[in-house]
Amino acid sequence: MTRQRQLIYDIILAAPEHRTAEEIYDLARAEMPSLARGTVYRNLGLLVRDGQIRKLEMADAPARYDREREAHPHLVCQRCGRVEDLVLPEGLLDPLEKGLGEPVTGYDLKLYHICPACRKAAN
Amino acid sequence: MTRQRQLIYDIILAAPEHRTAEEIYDLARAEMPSLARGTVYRNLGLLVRDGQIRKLEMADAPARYDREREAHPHLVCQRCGRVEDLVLPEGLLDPLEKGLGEPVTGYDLKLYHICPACRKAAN
DNA sequence: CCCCTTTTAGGATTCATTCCTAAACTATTG
DNA sequence: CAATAGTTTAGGAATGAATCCTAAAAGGGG
Repeated sequence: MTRQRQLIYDIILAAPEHRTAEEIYDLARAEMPSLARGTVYRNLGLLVRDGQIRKLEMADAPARYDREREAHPHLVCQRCGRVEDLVLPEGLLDPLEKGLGEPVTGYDLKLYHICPACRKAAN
Repeated sequence: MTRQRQLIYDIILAAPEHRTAEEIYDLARAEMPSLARGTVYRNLGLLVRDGQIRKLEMADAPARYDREREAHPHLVCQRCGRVEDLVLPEGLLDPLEKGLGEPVTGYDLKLYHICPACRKAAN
């Protein structure tokens, strides 16, 4: 685990925010100005591959990263893009998997809404 | 509705495949060789905006387009990227929305698996 | 320390998608 | 029809997230 990787990982663990690679890059550079953008992307990829963090693909926006290791749904604001974690009621997706008759290796569930802040700003 | 837009729309309606913009572009050009790539993207965007088709954001791959107007889950092969429509058991997501206590404007649910063809090819 | 492997910085490159502009259509109206 | 005003297109340039490349630096095990 290099200093660069540790730094990137620490930034993700430090807060529940679901940050983009660019945001992580900026935060990391405050500590280590020589850090290269490519290093951030590569290490994020490795952390994802090793199951230490999760990558969230966003619609028409850069991917975000989640410190939570377990699969879980997300609530996404359609206006500002903010992402919150949700708790999946136990076994919610079982009926779907059962109906399929074949194993599912993972899932991605996003619910869209307008967050309170944006709803207020729109009025 | 211009000829270009109609052609793009017809291609999407013609088959249940979930095609990428590039695939649609290639198919459309077989009929109208002068068609520009930008025209495909712009019209896909308009069709999505008007609710005639849906856009599926894929992980680490170009977006795909779905002729089905109603929100529904998808089954995605992790290896080859093939996408199938699924039928969502009535009210499956209600508990989640109820738990939230605020309106949800839409959802995106993808289940990942290895499709039979890829599973066979791997052996 | 020394050798070998891995990782990095920095920048070039890729690729999906969007943007730009002049030309080609489409309507509408007189 | 013909003039005019508003859209849409073709074609290519531009953008932006993410990946790739290469020589130099850093690990790390003995």
